[in-house]
Amino acid sequence: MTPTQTPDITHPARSEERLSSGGQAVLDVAAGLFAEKGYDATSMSEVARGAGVSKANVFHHFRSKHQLYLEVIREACRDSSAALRQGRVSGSTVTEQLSAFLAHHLDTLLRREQVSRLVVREVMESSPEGGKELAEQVFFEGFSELVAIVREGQESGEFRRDLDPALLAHLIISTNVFFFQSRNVLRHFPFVDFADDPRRFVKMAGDLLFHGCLTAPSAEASSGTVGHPSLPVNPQEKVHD
Amino acid sequence: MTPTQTPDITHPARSEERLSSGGQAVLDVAAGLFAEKGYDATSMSEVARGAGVSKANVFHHFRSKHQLYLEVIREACRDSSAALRQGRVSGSTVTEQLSAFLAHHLDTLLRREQVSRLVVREVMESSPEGGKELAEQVFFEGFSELVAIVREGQESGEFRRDLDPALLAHLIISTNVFFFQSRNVLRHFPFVDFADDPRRFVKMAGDLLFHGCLTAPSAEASSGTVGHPSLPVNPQEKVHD
DNA sequence: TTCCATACTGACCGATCGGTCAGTACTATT
DNA sequence: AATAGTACTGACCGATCGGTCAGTATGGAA
Repeated sequence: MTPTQTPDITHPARSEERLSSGGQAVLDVAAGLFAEKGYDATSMSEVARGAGVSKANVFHHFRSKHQLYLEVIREACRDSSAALRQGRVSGSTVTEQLSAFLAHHLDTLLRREQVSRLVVREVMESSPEGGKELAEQVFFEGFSELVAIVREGQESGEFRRDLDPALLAHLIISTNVFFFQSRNVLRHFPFVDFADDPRRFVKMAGDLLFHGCLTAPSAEASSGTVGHPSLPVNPQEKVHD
Repeated sequence: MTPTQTPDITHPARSEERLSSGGQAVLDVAAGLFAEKGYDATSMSEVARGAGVSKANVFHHFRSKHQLYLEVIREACRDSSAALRQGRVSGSTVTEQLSAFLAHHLDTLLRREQVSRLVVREVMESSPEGGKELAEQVFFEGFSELVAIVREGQESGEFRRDLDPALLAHLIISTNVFFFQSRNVLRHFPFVDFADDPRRFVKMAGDLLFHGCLTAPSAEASSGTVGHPSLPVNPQEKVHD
C-alpha cells in the first residue's frame, strides 16, 4: 500500500509550510472528496479534476495519496479542535458550561458533517499506535479541558466526587458523537422523535447526564418532581428552557 | 460502483437459502477481510485465495462483490442481534437488567471486534435510505426491547417518568459503542485509566447513567445493585454550595 | 541576458481491480 | 449410457488505479 518512499528531494510540500494557492485548492477538494467517499473510493484523478489541475500537478504538491490524506486530516482536526475550545466562555455554573459545550459541540459536528465523519472514521479505524498520535496531537487539549471543567465542578461541590471526571467527559463526547453517527438509523424508529431535533436531544441528554452527576438531584426545586418513587403518575414533565 | 445488474438467471446464491460449504467458507473469509480492511481495500482475489478457491468460483457463489458484502453484513447483524437479546434474563430490578445488558453488550462488541466494527461502520456511513433498512430489518427488535425495559422501569416507579425512554436506550448503546470505538485513542490519555478495563468502565458508566434516571437517587441504600463505586471518596456527600 | 527553481502538463507505465467465459470434473437422476 | 445441473478452474478482458517522466511556461535573482 505504501509506495516507494523517495527521499523527497526538491519536493515543496512539507508539513508546516504554507501552501501555494494551487496546493490549497487541491487540499480543499481532497478534503471534500475524502470526507464524502472515503480514502479508497477517492482517486487522485478525481481530486485533480475537481481542483482543475492535472493529476501530475497534484503529485507535484503532495508526495503521495497518503500524504495528501494526512494533510487533510491534520487540517480537519485543527479546525475541529479550535471550534471545540470556543464553547468554553458561557455559563456561570459548571452544569451550564457543560450544557453549552454539549450544544456547541453537536452543532459543530452537524454543521461540518463531512469533516466530522472523516475524523470519527479516523478514530475508529486507528491502530493502537495511530491512536496514540491522535490522542496526543489532536484530542489531548480539548479533552483535557473538558476533564478540567468536570473537576472544577467536583471541587465546587456541584458534582459528585466519587466519579471519574474522565468518564463523564468521555460520556459527554460519546453522547454527541453517537447521535451524530446514528441519526440516519435512529430517525426511522417509530418511538424516537428527537433524531431530527439536535437541540432538543442535547437538552434531554444533558438533563439525563447531569442528574446523574449532580451532587443533589433531589434538591432541585425548580422542576420539583424528581423525588419519590411513591408518586403515582407524573404529568409529562418537559425539560424546559 | 454498482455493476450491471444481470437478472441472476441460474444463480444459486439467493438471500435466504443455505449455502454450500464452499460458499460458506467464502463468506467467512470475506467477513474477516471486510471487517479488518474495509470494503474497498478487500479484493475478490484475496477473498478467493483466503477461501482456497478460484476467483471465478467466488463469483459463482455470489453475484458481485457488493452482494457478497451485503450477505456478510446480514450474517453479522443476525449474530449481533441474537447476542443482544440473550442479555435479557438476569436481574429482578430493571436497573439490574440494564446493568447486565450494558455488560453483556460491551462484552459482545469487544469479543467480536471485527464484525462489530463492520456493523458500526455500516451504520455511520449509511445513507438516509440505507439507514431505514438497517433500522427496520436489523436493529428494530433489539432497540425496541431496550426501550420496553426502560418503560417497564418507569411504570414500576424505578425510573423517572419525565424522560424519553428511547433517549435512555440510545444513551446506553452510545456509551458502549463509543467506548468500543475510541479505545485506541482513549487509552493514551494520562488521566484515563478505564480504557483497558471494560468491566470497570461499564460499571462506572452504568452508575452514572442510572443515578441520572433513577427516581430516588438520594435513597441509595442499595449499594449492592450497581456495584461499589471505585473511588474511595464519599459517595453522594452533599458538600456545600 | 542567463540561470534556475517552481508550477504545471500530457502521455505513459505496471499493477490490480471487478467481472466474464469456455470448459472440465463430479455427481444424481432418468 | 445419456442427461442435466452444479462446483469449480485458468485464462482473459477493459477499466482504473497510483505514480512517473520528459518537457514547457513563468517569473524573479544574477
